[in-house]
Amino acid sequence: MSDLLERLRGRGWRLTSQRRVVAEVLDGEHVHLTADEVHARAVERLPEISRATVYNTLGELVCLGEVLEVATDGRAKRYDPNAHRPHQHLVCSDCGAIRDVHPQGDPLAGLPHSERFGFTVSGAEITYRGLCPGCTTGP
Amino acid sequence: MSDLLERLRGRGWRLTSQRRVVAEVLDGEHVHLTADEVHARAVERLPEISRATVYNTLGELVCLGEVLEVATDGRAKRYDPNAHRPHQHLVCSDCGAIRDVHPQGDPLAGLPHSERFGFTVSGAEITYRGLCPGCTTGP
DNA sequence: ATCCTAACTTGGACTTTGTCTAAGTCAACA
DNA sequence: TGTTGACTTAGACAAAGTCCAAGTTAGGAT
Repeated sequence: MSDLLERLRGRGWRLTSQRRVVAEVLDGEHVHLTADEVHARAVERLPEISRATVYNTLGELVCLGEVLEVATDGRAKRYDPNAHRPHQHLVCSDCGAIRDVHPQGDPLAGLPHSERFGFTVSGAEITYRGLCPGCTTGP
Repeated sequence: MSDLLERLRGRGWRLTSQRRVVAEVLDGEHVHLTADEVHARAVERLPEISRATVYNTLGELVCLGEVLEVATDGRAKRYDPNAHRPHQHLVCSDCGAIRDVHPQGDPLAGLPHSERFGFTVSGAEITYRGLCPGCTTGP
């Protein structure tokens, strides 16, 4: 993702240490962190970084399409750095763990015109739910 | 949904005026209300009902499978009284309006075994996104 | 009909998640 | 190496939801 910083500079971004650190944190993690988790990891590298800056930077990355915002429950949003390869999510109903998955076929194919009610449908998000291997055998 | 109250009594619920009012509000609305919207409508019929009771009752209805909790964005959860007929949601990216839709086929069919990572997958929620007729022509 | 009691409700304090603002700082260009 | 507007900061604020101790009540027992 180090070319992420290049792409951002190409779009006129000022390349601050704070933005660099947020990008590094997202790059290093293959799980989907909440904003507070991103902040906690960012603070380890840049102790004075503020929550507001982390929120701002994440919001900007989402607007630019570099990061996906995932809201699988009513809790904190999670940020998914793997925005360039289309994928869906598999969530453990018990512990909340999230995996990226790649289903076959076009998810829009299942929605006939008669079920679109005049909407211009542009995409679909699928959240598969189940129990992860660790939660299958017991509570 | 008046038999909802019967079902609940069959499960040992105390039938209070507050619970009755919350059930009536959900019954009367075919849109998906937030907890605060449910509270606002409940107050019209029972002015002293508290927010805590509305949250409690909605949570209990969700646990019993009588109502679905829908979290389409990072904002407030919405409550869907149409829990007994399986369906998915079509959300307007602009104004947030939600419609129930009924896609064809089994949503789990698109997820091959190799993409399940040992999870016991039990269901899938699909959120179709697009612009509703009112938002298609401009903001 | 009345009593009793566990279950329910209440208001308010509290938590979590996120947004906003005014003042200070600094990256990048000239 | 100056300048300047974009960026960052701390903290106040807001929205959504949870928790708790104290008060109330539905519904079975009497």
